[in-house]
Amino acid sequence: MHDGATKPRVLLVEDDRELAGMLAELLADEGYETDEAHDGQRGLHLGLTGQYDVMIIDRRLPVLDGLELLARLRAQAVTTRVLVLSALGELADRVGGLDAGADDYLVKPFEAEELLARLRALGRRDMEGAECLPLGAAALDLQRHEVVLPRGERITLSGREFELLRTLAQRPKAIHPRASLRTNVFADSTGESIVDTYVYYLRRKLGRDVVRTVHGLGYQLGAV
Amino acid sequence: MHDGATKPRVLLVEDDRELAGMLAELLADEGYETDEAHDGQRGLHLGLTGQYDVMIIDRRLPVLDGLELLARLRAQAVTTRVLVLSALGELADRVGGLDAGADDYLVKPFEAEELLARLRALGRRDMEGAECLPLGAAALDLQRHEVVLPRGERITLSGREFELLRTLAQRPKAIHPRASLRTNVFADSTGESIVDTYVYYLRRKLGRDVVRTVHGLGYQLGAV
DNA sequence: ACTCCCTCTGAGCCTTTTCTGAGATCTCCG
DNA sequence: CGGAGATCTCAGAAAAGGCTCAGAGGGAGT
Repeated sequence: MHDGATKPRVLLVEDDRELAGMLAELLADEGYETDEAHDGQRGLHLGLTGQYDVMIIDRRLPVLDGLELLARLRAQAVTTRVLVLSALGELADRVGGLDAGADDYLVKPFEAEELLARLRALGRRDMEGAECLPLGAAALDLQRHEVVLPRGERITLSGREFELLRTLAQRPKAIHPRASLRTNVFADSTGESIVDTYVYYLRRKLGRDVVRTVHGLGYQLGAV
Repeated sequence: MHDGATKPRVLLVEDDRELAGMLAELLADEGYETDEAHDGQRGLHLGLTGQYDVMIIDRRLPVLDGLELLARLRAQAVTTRVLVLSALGELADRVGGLDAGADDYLVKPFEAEELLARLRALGRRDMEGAECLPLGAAALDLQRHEVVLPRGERITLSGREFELLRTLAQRPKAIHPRASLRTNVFADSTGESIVDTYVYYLRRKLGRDVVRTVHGLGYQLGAV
């Protein structure tokens, strides 16, 4: 499922191809990766075989009705969160949809912004603790103070090491003068070479290339 | 939290006492056990100290606004699902509420049936797998407060030990700061090292690897 | 009342991190 | 090439953070 490194994946099951296309485009713009299905049977197949962070299912579907699709997914122990879209907005319809296993129910016509907000609310649970800064091929896990190498190996950093590396990674192309690093990361500690020392620690843990020295000017983020 | 043997617990934060009373009655009829708060401050206190399966929070509250209350709860790592009630039904209000950390947003006036259906949808998530939480190769039996080792051997935990381990196991990938564990598990007891002590007890019973220390940040679930 | 277990506190010890400074090494430029 | 200044490397002291444990207090069951 969603692990922070890749885009969150959405399964969109909607028979109105025009609407489906618009939604797919909207979702793509928001950074989701979307798989489309235009009937219930296809939706069931993708839902059972693919890995998704959240599903959007239209209630009215050819071949296999939306609620029937939902019921079959749940019967197969698919616990992915599902948002049901429907033109049927009566109370009984909403209650029926939710009790069929939907996590949210949105009535057409709806505003794009609300759909996105509700998707965020559904997806938040899986995303939490997944924020990362890119670090060349690797990544810096901001929650755990760890560097995640391409193969998945993790190297933990101490507090100061992390602060220094994050500062560099926040503006990867900038050259950071010692003086500003000393001020921002080390609260102007009295020693002159505190920055050098921590650059040395980072290089010892992560390889010589994590930090590039720009002679006379300062340091710059390198590649792991 | 909800463990199947007792009623699901709801925190209701609503300043309109008449509405609050009606809702509490409705919830009681549906088999929920309800705590009421009539202002945000009281809601915050109950939300931080009590154990709830779901919270219903009115958006307009005296002393502490509903969204502010929600933000503070989330800041203290309270992940309980929250349904926000509001007379404000504009698109921007709905989006704002959801992005503030609500799991659902219901506009007043609403039908009781829909509120109940949405509560069921939120509550369903905690019930699922309510018998055991995975713990690496082992499992935590929520009914019996026991850890079940791969071979079937069982180790009984005391109340606090169980609460601590369950809190860690509920979000296995997250890092739990001492402060939030102290608040959520030990009701802010005065001693500084209460969390350390119980981590020590767990490690003594279950092996050093049950809980991983992340220096300077907190603890994380390990593997048994 | 007695026992047993659970809960909590706090003190002492151990580990990791942070910081300093001194010598070795490198880079730039005349 | 050679010197000045910049940078690197590293050991060890100080501080912060974490671990272990003994014992006091309290509640439940006998």
